[in-house]
Amino acid sequence: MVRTMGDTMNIGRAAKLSGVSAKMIRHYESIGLFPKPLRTNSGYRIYAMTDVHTLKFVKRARALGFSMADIKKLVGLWRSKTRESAQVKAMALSHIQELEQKIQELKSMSEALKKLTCHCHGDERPNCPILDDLASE
Amino acid sequence: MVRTMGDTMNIGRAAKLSGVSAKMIRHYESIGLFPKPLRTNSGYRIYAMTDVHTLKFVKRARALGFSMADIKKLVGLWRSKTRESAQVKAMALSHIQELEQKIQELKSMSEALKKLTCHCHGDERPNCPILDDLASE
DNA sequence: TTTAAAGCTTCCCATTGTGGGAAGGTCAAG
DNA sequence: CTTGACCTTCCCACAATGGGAAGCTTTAAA
Repeated sequence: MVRTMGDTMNIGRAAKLSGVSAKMIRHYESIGLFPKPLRTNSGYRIYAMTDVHTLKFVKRARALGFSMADIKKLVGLWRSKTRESAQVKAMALSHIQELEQKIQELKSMSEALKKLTCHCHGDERPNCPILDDLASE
Repeated sequence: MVRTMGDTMNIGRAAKLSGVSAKMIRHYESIGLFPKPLRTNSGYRIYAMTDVHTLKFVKRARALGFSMADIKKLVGLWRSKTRESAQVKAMALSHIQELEQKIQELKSMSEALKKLTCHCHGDERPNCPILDDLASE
């Protein structure tokens, strides 16, 4: 292996340090979210700690439910010196909206199901208000 | 076209009556959720009103967030004369659990984001607590 | 009757984000 | 030098839906 300067590492180590699987790191690279890293002579990807930081950033953004497309933009803003925090805030607010909407949808489903289940005896007999409702109208 | 008895229809009409797209009807058939229908001599699928009812059933179950796998079981239970309503109720309760869990996850995301956004000025300056948080640690 | 539009068929591809696995090259330790 | 762990690329899968192409059938109008 080619000796590289400083604290560089291969994909497995970067994965361990960042908490992002090697599979995903390659995927992020393939969709252009992550820059193509240098390679050793034998073709192994080489990463530095800055890459690990970026991967952690991505991971955190994922944990907040941001889409890949949004994360691509966020990484760009993060790196940008001339960014305006208003842009980031706008993305965050818009994402909160999406989350709230999704929550409402799921709540509606849950509420509807709760109503149905409390009317269902849930015994050995075939009669079932849940199925009746699904089949109704 | 072969004259078929009674009120039979082709896939387009079944789609319109059930509210399930023709694309999806074929898909449901391909994954075994829906029985393979009879065909005309020229290969067109033939449906009856009972199929439309089943499709509506599926559509309603989807609207409640049930997975295809669950719906397959629900349709089976619906058709079964010997079903026990307890089985249906158990599926419903389990699904409610999943929904509630998902809701909690989304709520956590939303709450976390709300906290971050209210600390972000959102102006023309680059300083941004949201990005800082994503990059932290 | 002929023709054009609308509808049907199958097959393939894309989405989102993640994982599994195969086939084959590389590196490190015994 | 072998073995095992690691890397590479490439393909497939999930769930549910939609888009579209190529080609055949039915229907409605001219």
